[in-house]
Amino acid sequence: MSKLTVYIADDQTLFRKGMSRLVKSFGQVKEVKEAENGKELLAMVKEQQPDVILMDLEMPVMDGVEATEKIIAKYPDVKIIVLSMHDTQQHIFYLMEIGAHAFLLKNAEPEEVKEAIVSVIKHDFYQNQIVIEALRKGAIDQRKQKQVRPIFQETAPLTDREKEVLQLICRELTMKEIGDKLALSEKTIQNHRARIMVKLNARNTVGLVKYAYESGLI
Amino acid sequence: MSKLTVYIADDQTLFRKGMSRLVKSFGQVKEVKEAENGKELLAMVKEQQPDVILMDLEMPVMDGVEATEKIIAKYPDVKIIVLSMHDTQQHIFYLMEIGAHAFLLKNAEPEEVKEAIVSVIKHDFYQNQIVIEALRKGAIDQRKQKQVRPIFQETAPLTDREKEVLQLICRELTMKEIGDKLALSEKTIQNHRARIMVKLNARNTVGLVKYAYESGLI
DNA sequence: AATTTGTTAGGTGTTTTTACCTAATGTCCT
DNA sequence: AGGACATTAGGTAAAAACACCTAACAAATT
Repeated sequence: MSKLTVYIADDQTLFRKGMSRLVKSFGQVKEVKEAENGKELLAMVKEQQPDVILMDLEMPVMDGVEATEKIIAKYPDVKIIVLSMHDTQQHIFYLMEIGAHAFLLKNAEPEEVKEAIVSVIKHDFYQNQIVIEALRKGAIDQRKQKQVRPIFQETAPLTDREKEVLQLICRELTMKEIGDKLALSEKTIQNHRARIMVKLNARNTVGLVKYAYESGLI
Repeated sequence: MSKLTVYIADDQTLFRKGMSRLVKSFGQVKEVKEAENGKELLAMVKEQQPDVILMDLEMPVMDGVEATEKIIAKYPDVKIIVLSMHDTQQHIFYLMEIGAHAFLLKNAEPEEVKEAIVSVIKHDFYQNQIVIEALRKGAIDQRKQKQVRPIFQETAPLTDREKEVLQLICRELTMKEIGDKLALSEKTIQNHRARIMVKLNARNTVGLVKYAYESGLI
C-alpha cells in the first residue's frame, strides 16, 4: 500500500489538530490536511482528491451528511470515514446507504481509526459493531414499513389549522401555550386537539406524534 | 519554569488522545495523563497533583463543573483550564467564580492552549476575550438574578427496563395498561416514565415519542 | 464492608389531557 | 336559502400525566 493522503473535516480546531497529529503518526499516511466545515472540504477535494476523509457530522455552513453525499457523487474513489459523537442508528443507517465507508464514534481508540483507514482502502469498507447494529435495525425497520403499509385514504385529512396545532403539539407545548402563541383560547386548542384525535383514531398524545412523523409533518 | 505535569479530562477518547499529543509537543510539559470523566480525574489527582488540568465540561458520571469545584476546594495549587464547546457566558462566569483559571473554546488554536498553560502557572490566570466578555456580562446578570449552577452531565442512556416501558408508551398504552402487561404496579411504571423524562429532558409524552423515533427505538 | 445502581412500590397533590356537551360565528357550495 | 364545514369558545367532570417525595431490596462494584 502506497502512502496515503488524509483530509480531516471538523469544526473544533483542537479536535482537528489533535486528530491531525494522531493520523500523521500512522505509518501509512503521507499527508494530512484540515477543513473546518463541509464547504471548505469540498473546495479542497475539488483541488486534490485525498484517499481518505475523516468526516465529522456536526459542522456549520455545510454539515457532514451533505458533504458526504456530494463528495461520493462526484468523487467515488474517495473513502469517507464518518466520526460522530452519538450512535443514533437512524443516522448511521442513512449514511451507510448514501455510501459512507466507515462509521466511528469519537470515543473510539486511535488504533481503531488506523484500522478503519486501512480497511476502507483495502476492502472499501470497515465493519464494526456499531455498523452491524445499525444495519440490522435498518433492515428490520424497512421490513416493517413494507408490512405495515397503512391506508390513510379513509381518514379525513387535517385542516390547515389542525395541522398547525399538531405541529405545535409536537414541539412539546401544552394547549395553554399553544393558545397563547396563536392568540386563541386554550379551550379552542383543546377542541382542535380533540378533533385531530378523532380523525387520526389516536388514543392519546402518542398517536398524534406518531402520525406527524409518519405523514412527514415533522 | 520547571517541567510541568498536565492532566486531561474528556470523555471523547479521540479528542483526549489528540490533545495529549499536542500537549506533549509543548516544550514545557514533562508528563501527560488522561481521565475520561470527573470521577476518574479526582482519583488521579488524589494520587498525584498535576500542575495543570485541561478540563472538559460535558462528561458522564461527574461533569467538569463538579470536578472543578472539588479539586479547587481540596487542591488549591492545581490550575484548571476549562475547555468547552460553547461559550455561554453564564456558565463561564460561574466557572470563573468557583475558581477556574482559564476558559478556552474547543476551537481554539493549539498555540492558545500553550499560552494559557504558561499564563496560569505564571499569573494564576489566563485572560482572553471570552473571559472578559463573560465577566462583563456576569457582573450585569448578577445584579439581576442569582447564579444557577449549570449541569453538563450527559444524559445517561436508558436501561433495558426503561427502553421496554418507552416502547410500550409508544404503543399508546396508559401507565396502568403497561403495568398490567408487565405484571408491575402502575406506580412503578409512572416512576420509570418519570426517570425517562428526566434522562431525555422531555417536557411531556411528545418528547418521549420523538426520542423513540430519532433513536431508532421504534 | 460500604457504595452505587436498577428495579420495585407507595404517598400526595397539582396540572394536563381527554370526553362529552352546547353554541356563535363566517365561508363555501349547491 | 339552506346545509355542510371550519373556526371559535365555553362548561363539567373524570382520567391520566406530571412533580416530588420516601423506601425497600438485590446485584454489581469499589
